[in-house]
Amino acid sequence: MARCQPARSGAASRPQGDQGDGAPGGRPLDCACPRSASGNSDILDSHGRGKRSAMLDKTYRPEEVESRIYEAWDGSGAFGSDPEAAGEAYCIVIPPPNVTGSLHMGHAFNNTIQDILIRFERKRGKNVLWQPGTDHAGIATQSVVERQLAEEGVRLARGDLDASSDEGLIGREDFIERVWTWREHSGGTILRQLRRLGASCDWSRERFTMDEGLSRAVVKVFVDLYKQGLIYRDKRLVNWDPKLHTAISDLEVEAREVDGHLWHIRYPILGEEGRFITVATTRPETMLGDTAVAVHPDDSRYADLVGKQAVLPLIGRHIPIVADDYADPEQGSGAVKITPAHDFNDFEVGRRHDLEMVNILDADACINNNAPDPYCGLDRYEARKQIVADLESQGLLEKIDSIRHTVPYGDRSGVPVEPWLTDQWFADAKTLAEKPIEAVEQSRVRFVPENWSNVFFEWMRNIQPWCISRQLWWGHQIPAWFGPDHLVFVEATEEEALAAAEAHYGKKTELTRDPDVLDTWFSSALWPFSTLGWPEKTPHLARYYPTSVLVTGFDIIFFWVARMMMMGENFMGERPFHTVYIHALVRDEHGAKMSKSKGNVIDPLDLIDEYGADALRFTLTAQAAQGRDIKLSTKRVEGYRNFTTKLWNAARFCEMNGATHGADFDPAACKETVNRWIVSEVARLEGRVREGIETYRFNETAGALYQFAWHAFCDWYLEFTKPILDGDDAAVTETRACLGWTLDQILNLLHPIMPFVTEELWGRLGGERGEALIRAPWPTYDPALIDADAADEMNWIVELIGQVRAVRAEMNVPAGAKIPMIVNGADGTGKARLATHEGQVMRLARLSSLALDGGVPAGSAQIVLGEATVVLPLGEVIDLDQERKRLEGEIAKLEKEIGKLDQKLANPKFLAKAPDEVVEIQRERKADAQAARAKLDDALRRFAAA
RNA sequence: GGGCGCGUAGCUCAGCGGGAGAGCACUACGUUGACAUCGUAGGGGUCGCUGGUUCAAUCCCAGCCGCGCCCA
Repeated sequence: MARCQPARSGAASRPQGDQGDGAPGGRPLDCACPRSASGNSDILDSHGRGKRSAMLDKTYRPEEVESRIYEAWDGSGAFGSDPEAAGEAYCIVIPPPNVTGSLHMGHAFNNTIQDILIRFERKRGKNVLWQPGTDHAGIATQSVVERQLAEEGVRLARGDLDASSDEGLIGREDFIERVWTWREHSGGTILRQLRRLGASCDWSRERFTMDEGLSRAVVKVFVDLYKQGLIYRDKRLVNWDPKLHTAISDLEVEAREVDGHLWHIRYPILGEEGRFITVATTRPETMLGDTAVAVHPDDSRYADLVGKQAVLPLIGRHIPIVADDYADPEQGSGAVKITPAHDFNDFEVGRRHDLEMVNILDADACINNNAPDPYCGLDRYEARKQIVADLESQGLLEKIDSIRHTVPYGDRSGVPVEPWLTDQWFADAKTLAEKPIEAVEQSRVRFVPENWSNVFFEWMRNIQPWCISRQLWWGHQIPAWFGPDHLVFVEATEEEALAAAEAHYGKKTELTRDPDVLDTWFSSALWPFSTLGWPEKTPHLARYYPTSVLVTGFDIIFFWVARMMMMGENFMGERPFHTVYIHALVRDEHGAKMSKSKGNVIDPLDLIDEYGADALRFTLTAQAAQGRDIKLSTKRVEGYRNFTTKLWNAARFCEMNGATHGADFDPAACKETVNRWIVSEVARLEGRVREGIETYRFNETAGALYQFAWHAFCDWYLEFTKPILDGDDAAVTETRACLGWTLDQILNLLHPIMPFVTEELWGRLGGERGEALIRAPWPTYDPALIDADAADEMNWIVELIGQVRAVRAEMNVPAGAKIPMIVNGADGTGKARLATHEGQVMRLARLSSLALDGGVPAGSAQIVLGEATVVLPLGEVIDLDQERKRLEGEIAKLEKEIGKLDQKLANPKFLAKAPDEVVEIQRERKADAQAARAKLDDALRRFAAA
């Protein structure tokens, strides 16, 4: 007896329920926080500098860090879930990859997004579960193992073959045994590869669709749906894959455009010598199964033929000529041959006219013995040639047109599929779709981006019965048993089926189990609750269902998302998730789909080896804009690798200056403007990062972090701290603490995207803190920390330094040369700012001196900055002509702007209709521009006078 | 045929009713005690085309052209 639930244990199938949980809770992540020998203050000199030149290396080497950190996380239970713990539940079920699969760029992207969400929510204090696992991929897995067996010269004893009679054959039970063995050794590679990416799944809960528990869920759903009348057995045309020898669903059929022919064939009219009706077909071989010719009821050409009979060439069968709307008078001759057993449209015509169905193909798509001898046994394409030749020789072939048309191919086998009449199991998708449609209409399930709901509706509202049986051995065998009269008994177990049979027949009756298995997607459809333990009432199920977000690509909205919604709504009485985030495809740098045949596949593991997992993750995240595919280039990955190095070196600077993790730092108590400014910027950053993740605009999150870490923090703040840290006043202590604090904030905010480098730095610079970054609470900031005055002040300083640098470059002042600077006309605020930040300005603008109100020496370049004029006496160095041109250029630019603003402000309609603040902004701009131009005019005059 | 989306700097892409942005590439300069996987400065765009709405359009609307994907 074949079994439905392989009674496996150990590696092959995990125990169900909650005993598989890791040890959630609070073991500190000791191995990720190696006590840096240099982390203590006793080896810092009086300036707070480390005595050792470098405690961190000059570059970050991911290969030395990633696996160690990952094991530490996993080992400390950081990935574990605990339904008993506090916090709002947040759950993502992984889209289960095929057990045969290996990690490709699409997986890398998909799982990076999920990991970002999970790490973010975990840090935010939610009670998180990321549920991992694989699906058994019926056809793909069976093919893999079949191929292996073929190499050993072993074939499956399917169809008429009997395993007991031939040594080269293997029976069902032995085969399934082989598949499990294969899975234990080679299956699930992809889950191991996900670890390299940093995926923080709760691995203790790994599930497989063929697990005992999940199989129990499958049986229960099948039996229940059968008893509700939502699953039924029917003889219908299905898509038959003649290579794989199984029915497949509509979704597994791929329409390909191919070059073909349209053969015009004359069918003689019975009893009217010399009269013909011409039909056109792309598949002449199917004429062997023709049982009618159809014409349009309004087609006057054929009106008199309706009701008469045609004589089917080569066969001699008399077939009726019927009137049916399906015949399109505009197409070909307007008459079509009808083959109800081999064409979906003809099937419907056949039903309407009660036509005979003649099946002329066997399971291999060879002509069967319903056809006359010369064709019997021929392959469908051989038969086509023969039939065309025979028609030609009989003068019945009118003409052949070359056309391009679509042909259905099996997406797994790559061969054309045949509509074939068989008994199969179907699910009533139309009924099952009702609640999911409603759920999306009422926004109980939300697609992001929203427009995917249209795709969902379109498909769900036009859905066809779902063929769920597959003629395979690997999968969930259908729990249906047949009596001697072919009556079916659908029960959870054989015992129950036998009991039902006994009740029905009035005596013990032998039953035969249906050999077919279920479509893999049938079990995947249960994934959001079967993995949580259903049909058992487990704590995980109670705590984490419905799950939160589903992250997936658009290509499986139909296959999987829609079907999970059907099963979730119908069995749990609730949506399986509230949000479906649909992400784009990862393409090569030219926008082509990655494919083995094109040779443009980029292996994410290669990128991780070369640049580190963080760089890959950041690249994918930075490009994860909604609604646009990712074009991936290694250049881009390299750029973000550089970003990790930059961050690493910033941390190195902090370390060298003793600016690491000060537990008692209060950002609200900062006195120094630079510090208040960076604290403001951190608070602003957190808002942008959080909002980006919350609204699934991951690219914005990545952009905000990149901009802050590299530009605000490294380019400016770090540079600003240098003169302070060189000093020995009270500002040093505050600045050192603030610097360390800011780095900590970056590590926290960046952690979801770049978990490895941030965790490593957190540990290396962490001093006494015992908590791993993965668990450290997401930082929140008092909005009062945002200090607009500090921002104004620092922006002014940045502007001043930038302007001086630009003029230096333009005047070709050697980069190393220090020059004097005089600031004329600064107001009280400006003077105060210059006094406060003198060290910073001197250093970053490379000045030899900074004086106030010192006139304009000959040979000076001049810069207008607000009310002040900055004078750079360059003496001999200056190119007078160039400086004059520069000033004139500046003035011209301002003239143009003033002109534009004048025009706007002179327009009464603008003044009347535009919002006041907009008008005000234009006025201010004009005033600023005019003031600046006046100063530049002065400068130019002085210059001319000099 | 129906639907969805995309045309913005050399490339890859953000932005989206009130002064055109980023990364990479490019040019010039640079041994600045965190970082050359770096720094500083710079060049580069009638925001696909044509109309319309509006005080104001890269952004909204319509049409067109080009490209992609899904469904039939």
